[in-house]
Amino acid sequence: MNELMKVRRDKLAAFEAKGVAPFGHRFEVSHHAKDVLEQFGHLEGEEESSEEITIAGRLMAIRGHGKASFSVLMDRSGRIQIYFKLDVLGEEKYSQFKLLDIGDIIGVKGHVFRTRRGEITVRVDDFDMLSKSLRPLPEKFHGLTDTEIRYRQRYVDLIMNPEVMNTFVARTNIMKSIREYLDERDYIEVETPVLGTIAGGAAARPFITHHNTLDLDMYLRIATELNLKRLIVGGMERVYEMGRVFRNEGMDVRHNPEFTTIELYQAYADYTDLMDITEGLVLNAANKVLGTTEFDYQGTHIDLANVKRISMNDAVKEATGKDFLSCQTVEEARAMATEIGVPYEERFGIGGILNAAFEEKVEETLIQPTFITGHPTEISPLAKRNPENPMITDRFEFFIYGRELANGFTELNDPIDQEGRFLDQLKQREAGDDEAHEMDRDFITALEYGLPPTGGLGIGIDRLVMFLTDSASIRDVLLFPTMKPLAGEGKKNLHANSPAKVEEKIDFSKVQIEPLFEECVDFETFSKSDFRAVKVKACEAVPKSKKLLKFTLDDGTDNDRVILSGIHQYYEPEELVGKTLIAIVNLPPRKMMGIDSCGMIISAVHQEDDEEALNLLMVSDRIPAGAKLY
RNA sequence: GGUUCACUAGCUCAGUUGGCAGAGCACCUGACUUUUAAUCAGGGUGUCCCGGGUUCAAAUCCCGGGUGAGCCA
Repeated sequence: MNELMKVRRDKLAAFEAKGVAPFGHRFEVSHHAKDVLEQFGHLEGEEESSEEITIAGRLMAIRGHGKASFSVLMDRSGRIQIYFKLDVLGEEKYSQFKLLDIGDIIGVKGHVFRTRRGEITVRVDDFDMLSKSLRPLPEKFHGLTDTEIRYRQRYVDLIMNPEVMNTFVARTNIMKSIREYLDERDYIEVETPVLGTIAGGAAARPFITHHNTLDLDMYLRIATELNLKRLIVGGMERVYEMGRVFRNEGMDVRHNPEFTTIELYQAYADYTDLMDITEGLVLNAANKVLGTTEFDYQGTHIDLANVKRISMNDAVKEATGKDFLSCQTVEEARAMATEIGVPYEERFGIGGILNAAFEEKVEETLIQPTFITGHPTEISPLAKRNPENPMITDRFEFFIYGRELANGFTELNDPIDQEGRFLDQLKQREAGDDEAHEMDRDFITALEYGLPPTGGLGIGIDRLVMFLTDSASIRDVLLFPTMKPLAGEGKKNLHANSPAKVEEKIDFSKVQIEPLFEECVDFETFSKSDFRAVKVKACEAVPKSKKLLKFTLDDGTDNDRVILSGIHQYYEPEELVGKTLIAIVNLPPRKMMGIDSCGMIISAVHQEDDEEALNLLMVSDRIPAGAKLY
C-alpha cells in the first residue's frame, strides 16, 4: 500500500471517529447533473433556485479556497460544479468536507445558482458520505491512457473517459434498435444452448470444455445457425438470437475469442429478402445512435444509404479480368489464379479458387457498403444452390471498409444435398482443414422432417458497433475484452481445480462392519504371505461368466501374472486398466473357468443396507510394480 | 507463430556517454469565502515489469522471461 492509500484510510478512520459512516446508505436523487444544467440554465445574477435539489455522484475535482471551496461532481449524465461554504455548512460539516478526496461518492442537497464566472453550480446545504474511495484516480488532465489498464480495469476507464461510456451506451442502443426492428416484424427472440457436443454452423475451431457429471467433453458454440433452423423446422417461422459465440482462434483488432452475433431466419423468404433486412437493420441502427446514415470510420467517410450489389464472380472479373465461373476444369482455374498471382491450396476446387481470388483482390477494396452475392457452393456448405448455376449459391456477404459485416443466404433445405455437403466438409477436414464443418446427423434429421424455404442472416454485432462508434479495435466495444492473466495470477490448471477433482462427499452412515477376528495370527505366519503392488496391463470379462474379470498384471517380474477375480458387478474391466492394485502373489494356482488364477487381488468389503459392497484397493500410481508390502 | 516497439512515483511522461532517480498533476503542511487544468509557499512518496549476466558502477549494455500495442503469417 502506498502513501496515497494510507492517507485515504486515515481519512476513513477520521470519518468513523466523527461518527460518520464512510460507506453510506440509500440516497434519494432528485436530479442528474444534466437535469440541473438544463432546468436551471435560466438563473442569472444573484438568483437562486427556490427548489432544493439532491444529486449524487463521484467527486472529480476539489478546488479549495480556505473557508469556501469548489468541487466537481460526476454522475451518469455528466458533471456539475458544487460549492461548499463554511457559513452554510457550519464548522463540523465543513471539517467533514475537508476529509473528502477526489473519487469519493457523496450525495448533495442544495440550491442552484450561477457563479460570477457564469457556471451553474449547486450550493451544498448538506451532504451525505456515500462511499469513501481508497485509491487515487488517474490525473485529471491526461486521464487514463494506458490501454492495458483501460481494458483490465474498465471501471477506471469508465470513470475517467466519458467517450468510453458513450461507446457502451451506443452499443446497448444498437442492440436495442435491432431487437425493435425484428420484433416489429414478428420475429421471436429465442435462446439456444451455448454448450453442445457438435460445434456447427460455421467454419471455426471451437473451445472445448468438460461436463463432470456426464464425463463428457463439450464445445462452446461457434454459431447459432443450426439450432435456429431446427426452430424453423419446428414452425416458428421467424426467429432470431442475439448472443455470444466463441471461436478458438487468433486475437487482433477485429477478433476476440468471444463475440456477439445476431442470426435470424425467416421462413418463405430468400436471400434477397434478407439483404433488404440487413440494409434495414444497419440503417435503422445508424439512425438510432447517430441520427444519420453517414459517418466517418477511422477517417474514411461511409455512406450507408448508398449500397452496391454485385456478384462475387463479377467483382473478381472487374478487378482482374478473369471469369473463374467460365472455367470447365480446376486446372483452368488454377492457371487463371497463377496468372493474377493468387495463391491457392491443392484441395481448392474452382469455387475455392474464385473465393481465394475474391479475398486476395477484391475484399479489401469494398470500402463503401457492398453486397457480394453468388458465393461458390464449395465454400457455402449450408446455403442453397442457385437454380441456374449449381456451382454457386444464393448467398450474400455485406462489406463495409473492406470488412465482412454480415453473411446470409437462402438456406439449404434439401436434406440429401445437405448430407452430401457435410460429407464434403468431412473430406476437407481430412485434407487438413480443421475449420471444416462437422457432420450434424440430427440436423439432417430435422431437414428430413421438412425445412420450409428459408432465408437466414448473421451479423457481427461487435463490428457493427465498431463502425458506428468509430472504434479502431474490437476491444474498445467489449466491456471486458479477453486478456492474458498477469504473472502470478491465473494460468492455473483449471482441470486440476475442477469440481470433479474436488473431494467427493461420501456417506458412511449406513456402513456395517463385520466383527473383528478374535483369534490372533503370529508374525511368522503373517510374513509368509507375499503382498505386492501390481499394475493392470489388461483386464477383460471372462466369456460366459457374469462375475469374473481376468486381469493381466505386471508384478515387477518379466512374466505376466494372470489373476481372476469375481468383481464384475462392481467394476467394468476398461476402468481398471492402468491402475495400481494390491495382490497376494504366493498362492497356489487355482483353475477358474478353465483358466489358472495365480494369486488374489485384495479388495475392501463391507455391508451397506444389507448389501455387500466392494472396493478394490487402488494405490498411488507412483508405487512401482512388484513393490513389496510389509 | 514471426517481428518491431513500449513497460520509470497513484496518473501522464523525461532520464544525455553506464556515474546520487526527475518533472507536471495527484498527495501532505500552511495561506486564501465565486474558483474552474484555481493560485501562492514548502515537502519526493519509487520492486525503474521480472530473472540472470557484463562492469568499480546498470533504469541505461547483453541474454532469458512476462504483459500490452502494432505489423506480418
